[in-house]
Amino acid sequence: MRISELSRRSGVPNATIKFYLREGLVPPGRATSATQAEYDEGHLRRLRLVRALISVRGLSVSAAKEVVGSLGEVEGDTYELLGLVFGVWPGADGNGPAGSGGGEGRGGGEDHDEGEDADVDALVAELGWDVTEFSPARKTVTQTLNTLRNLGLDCGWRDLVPYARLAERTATLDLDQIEGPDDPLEKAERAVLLTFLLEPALLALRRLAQESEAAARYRDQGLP
Amino acid sequence: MRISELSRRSGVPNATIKFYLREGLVPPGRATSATQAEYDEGHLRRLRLVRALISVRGLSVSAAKEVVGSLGEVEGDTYELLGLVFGVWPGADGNGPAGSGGGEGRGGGEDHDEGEDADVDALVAELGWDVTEFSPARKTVTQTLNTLRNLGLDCGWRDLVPYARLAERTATLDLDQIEGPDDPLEKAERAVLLTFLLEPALLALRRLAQESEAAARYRDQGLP
DNA sequence: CTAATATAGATAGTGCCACTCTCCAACTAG
DNA sequence: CTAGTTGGAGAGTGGCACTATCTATATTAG
Repeated sequence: MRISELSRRSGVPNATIKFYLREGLVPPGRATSATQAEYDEGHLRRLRLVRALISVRGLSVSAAKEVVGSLGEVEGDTYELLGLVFGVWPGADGNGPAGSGGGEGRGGGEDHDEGEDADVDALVAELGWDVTEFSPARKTVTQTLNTLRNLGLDCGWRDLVPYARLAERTATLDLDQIEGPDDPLEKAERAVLLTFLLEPALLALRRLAQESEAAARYRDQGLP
Repeated sequence: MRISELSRRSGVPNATIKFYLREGLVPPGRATSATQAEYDEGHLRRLRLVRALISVRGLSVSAAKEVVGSLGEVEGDTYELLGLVFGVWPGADGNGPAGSGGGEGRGGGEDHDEGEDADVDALVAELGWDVTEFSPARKTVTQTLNTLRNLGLDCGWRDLVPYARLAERTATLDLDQIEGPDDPLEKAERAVLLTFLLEPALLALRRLAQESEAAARYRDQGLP
């Protein structure tokens, strides 16, 4: 098919597809001549995935590129492959390096954001998790802990342990979901879908559950 | 204190504080004359919160305004108050209305994004949750489900039930954390902190857990 | 064959957003 | 008195995600 059909079937404007092609989010079509190229179902599929990552999950174009890029380099075994997928870390959003949340306390401490993962190390050790030292998710946890303390809550890594146990079970569900296909490529794509696209839904479920739990605890209870 | 001290102690540039004041993210100081105003610890606290919501959580300025705005209108009982906080829904990111993820299938279905929460209704009923019909989180779940189906996964609301059960327990932890303070205002602020700032960390924990679980299942296993 | 339409690829432009800069008329510290 | 700060307002900046235009072909309807 040509670009217009791709556009019609995906709902993505013609010009935007060209933009994604230029940015490398979608691989180029098979050129049939100087000004003609042929696209297939794979392109359509990729286009839909990119669209979902950007508009549903809210990834930036460059983050989405990294994510789908990891899909293109499937070479090793399943473990390596999933490591590649899970290792990609376009933050909780499109954020780059945001420092450590700014603001030294009244004492005037220094800002150092290198190393300093002592909290996460302890947490990981306590949980018995098997994660590399380079997972980008580490610094997200560190930063959150720092920020919360910065805002006056006295919380440490121990407070995260119960949350981490639940995350563990969530991850088990995730991995169960990708057991299905034998094809490593399909496994990888499914991992991307579940990891990234489920994120907004998981947060939404937490909100609904909070609402429900708050109703159970505090409704018809008057002022505390 | 005056604006420069606010800036020094928060690490937020002078001009940015002025911008936040203009946008209403931080309340105006107590004016002592035509060109002088006085700020207090409350302003500093608010400024740090706003900064965290924007740079750690990745909220847009307008979303952050909504969130902190809800803190200013504490009037009713604890239930109402938490409803106000939890009800604020600046999506999974700074996204506005992103349609239903674009793209009709090959059949050429129509896009309707009104109502259509049948899936979520069933899910909520199954879970026995007590949530209003107007929670913005509802359409996030609906949209995710639609998007996943659109991408070729055959998944329904039933697949979310186990995730929802875990969300339920996460919410229980959350509500436990805000039991502490008796002051409704402090409860509300804590709810904001836990709800929004913990989100990146929860997702990061899930990633780490995925990595660890993948290692346990697939490492040293060769090609599938 | 011609004419109308479509296409790939490149370049430039648009709109939004989160700041950031520049001014100016008051202040205020030394 | 003078130098430096402040609050306030408006304009300017840079990044990002597209979007529009242009050109040299290609295809296709007649």
